[in-house]
Amino acid sequence: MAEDTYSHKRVTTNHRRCRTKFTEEQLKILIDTFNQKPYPGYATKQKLALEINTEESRIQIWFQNRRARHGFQKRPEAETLESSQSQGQGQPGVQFQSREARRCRTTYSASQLHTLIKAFMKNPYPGIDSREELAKEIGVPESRVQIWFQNRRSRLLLQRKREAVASLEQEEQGKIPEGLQGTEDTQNGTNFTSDSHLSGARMW
DNA sequence: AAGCTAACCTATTCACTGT
DNA sequence: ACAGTGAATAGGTTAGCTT
Repeated sequence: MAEDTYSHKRVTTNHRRCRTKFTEEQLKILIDTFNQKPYPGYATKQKLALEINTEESRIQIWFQNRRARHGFQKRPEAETLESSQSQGQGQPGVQFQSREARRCRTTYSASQLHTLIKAFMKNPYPGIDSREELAKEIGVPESRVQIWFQNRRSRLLLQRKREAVASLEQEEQGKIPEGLQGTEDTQNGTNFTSDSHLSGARMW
């Protein structure tokens, strides 16, 4: 199903980053922390990163995967949402309400943005090498570059969807009702690259 | 080959910043 | 206030290792 949800990636992506192999000890610490708080804030992640000597971004990914796979909070499902601060006995309940602070928002300068956008037009799915290079060039962590590309792609996709809907509505309005208008493909692009990888840099 | 899981994706939402 | 956008999240896919 959905055979090629990711088809484009294949073509444009360089390579993924090498798979991280956590040691038993690292895992123990990670799991321990996870059991205490499945949604750690930036400070906690930083601290963890330092403690087990890995990048904060790897920790973020690890928590994401862990939450997805281990439905965390498998305990009493009583406190799904806002239970008060009840710091349960024995097993600390998961703290859902007071979110810890997130990472500070990065503000990109015009020239940094220029560099990112240029790179995006060339390849919206940069591999680890390209991202690292870009990161170095503009002086931000690689993880920020990755997030920037994710957000950029999402918003571009969203914009295209809206445009598609808008033009469809317009068409309907200007067309004869119940027209026999063939519904031939419209070749809209729900995804970048319907095999022409953003070749021409249109918007942006 | 199958299972596990890091890496990565889209879609959506939260939340900060500048207007 | 609102738009723009970085950060976080859920949920899904891809692919490297281990068994």
